[in-house]
Amino acid sequence: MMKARVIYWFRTDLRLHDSPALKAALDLQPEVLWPIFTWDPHYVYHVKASPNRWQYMARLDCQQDLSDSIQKLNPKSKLFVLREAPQTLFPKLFAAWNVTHLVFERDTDTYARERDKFVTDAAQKAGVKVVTRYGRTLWDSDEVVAKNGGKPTMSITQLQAAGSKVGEIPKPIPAPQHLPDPGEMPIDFEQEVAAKTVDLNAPHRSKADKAYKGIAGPKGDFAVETLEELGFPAATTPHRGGETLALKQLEKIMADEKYAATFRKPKTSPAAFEPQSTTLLSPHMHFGALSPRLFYWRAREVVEKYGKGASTPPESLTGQLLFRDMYFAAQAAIGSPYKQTINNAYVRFIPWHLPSKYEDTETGVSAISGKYHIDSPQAEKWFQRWQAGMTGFPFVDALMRQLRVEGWIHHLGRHMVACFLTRGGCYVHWERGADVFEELLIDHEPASNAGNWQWLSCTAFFSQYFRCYSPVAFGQKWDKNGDFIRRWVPELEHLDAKYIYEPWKATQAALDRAGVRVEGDGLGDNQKKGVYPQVMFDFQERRGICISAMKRAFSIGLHGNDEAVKDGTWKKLFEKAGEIEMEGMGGSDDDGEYADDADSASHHTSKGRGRDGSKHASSKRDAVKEGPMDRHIKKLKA
DNA sequence: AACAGTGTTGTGTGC
DNA sequence: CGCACACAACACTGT
Repeated sequence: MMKARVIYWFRTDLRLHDSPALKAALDLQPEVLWPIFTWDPHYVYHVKASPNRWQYMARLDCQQDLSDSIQKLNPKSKLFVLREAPQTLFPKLFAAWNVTHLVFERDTDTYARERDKFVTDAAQKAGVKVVTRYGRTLWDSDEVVAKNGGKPTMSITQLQAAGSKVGEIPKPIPAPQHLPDPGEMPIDFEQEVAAKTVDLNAPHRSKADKAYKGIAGPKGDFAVETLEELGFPAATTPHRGGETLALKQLEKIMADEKYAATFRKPKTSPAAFEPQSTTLLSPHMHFGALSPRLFYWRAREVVEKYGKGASTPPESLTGQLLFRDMYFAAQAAIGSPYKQTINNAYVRFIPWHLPSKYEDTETGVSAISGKYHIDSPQAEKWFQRWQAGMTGFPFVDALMRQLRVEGWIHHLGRHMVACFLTRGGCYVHWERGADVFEELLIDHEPASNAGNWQWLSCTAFFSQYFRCYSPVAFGQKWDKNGDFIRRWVPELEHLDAKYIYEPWKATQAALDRAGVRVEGDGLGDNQKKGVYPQVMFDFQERRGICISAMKRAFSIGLHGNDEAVKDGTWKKLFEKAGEIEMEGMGGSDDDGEYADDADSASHHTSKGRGRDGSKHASSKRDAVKEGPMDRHIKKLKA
């Protein structure tokens, strides 16, 4: 029998430790093994991501570290980066390299599943055997769903019950000691360059994108690409990636046995910044530099050794991993509607401001990334100020500025700003917030992001909307002196602790002493040195309005898949009930119509950045088909 | 079947 | 400072 000639395809498992798929590849006892990474246009152009996140995926971090680790095991090998979409590349590669097996770790999101099915079909046609394993979550999400009666896991108890039926969480697999040589790598075929008609990342690029310059890269050596090649400026985050760093960080956490064994998430401070109060391991798990199972079993070891007094799920470290599995399994069961309201039976319908635009796709009506209706100029302004960190609420602004610069904020900080944008302040759609987090978070994980936004907005997973975070009191609970605010909102650095969470109450003398003026809205030309924006609304008043609006929406009880939501007749139900705070009710300067806002909406993430994305955005806009929601919007106009 | 208990992570007041 | 409680009151779980 012919010896195995194996491509190992690294994707979101950028590691050597605890990789079930890599073990499966080596179990084939290959004659040659090519460790490769394909540069997928879907992630380069269609998924919006700040340079902070690109840095994690690019040269200096996960891929480069993995490549170095491979080279240590076999100097002839490394991570070979091929610059072409896997769908078009693999059929050519299978023939050119005389491949017998393709091995990879399965991924769960909708795009990845479609892509992998396409590649698997192509492999079968070419007579290449496909071997896959799964190691992205504690348990296989599809098995969890099956044990949960085919339904999404909507609570941590459901996840725990279903998980225990699946069986024991697999123990980590040691990293390989040796890797086979790679085979010859002739590239005697044409490169299919990706169309760049939709480049959601264009606004970030300071130079032309050269990511696709030849399949083997500009030097022809399959080197890991660089931020420069992608045209991105240097990232601003201090957080770095790669398996070596991830394992070091894991061991640092576990070396402090008391911290690891008694960890209680709700007791950790969102205002701690030197050092942060949580583990910072989430980005490593997102890129697969750290296996969640390895993390889980290390945490279990420490807890068992610690004995009495250790914390337990869901508050403990292992509990955090269980929540991650809960969101993954919910996503696995619900499929593509998981990330949106429309067509999602498990998400409550609330008529928030700034609702998404929709398009018809093969899988049904779906939200268009980053596109939304400006039903209320007031809400749009609040949203712009929220994402710019210019709300006039210092704790909210500190968090949003930390998010923009570092790509990471504490979990409870995310709660604060998410509650504030949605049910506890602005009454803006959670999908707007999820879009911003998707772009800015270095640890952005689609399942966790959508799930947590649903949780905080009380549309799924959680429902106690009367528990509302105060932008003043919540921060004070952790940080009386406001050191966190002083770090991220330097305008207020010298303000008395008495006023630091609510500068609108400060006396003129206190403001003068601090050398700060409080005026304007902080947007555009209003950004001035030594000036902090005026507070954008009375929080207590907004809190009351939001809670009563939530109460009404809950009593009406619609969900994303209800006909009244799809055909627009929900509006009558809310009007009949006398609801005022809702989509289409735009405040004082609203003309009662939906603006044609495609251009303004497409720029919603750029604060003081170039506005060069419009030509890309417009082609996307032109491609958008009319969906049911657009029809209902037109009905409203008439 | 009706109901009590619980749910990782709220706030404000009063002792 | 820590704690209990009211606030107003949802969804799921188990009996």
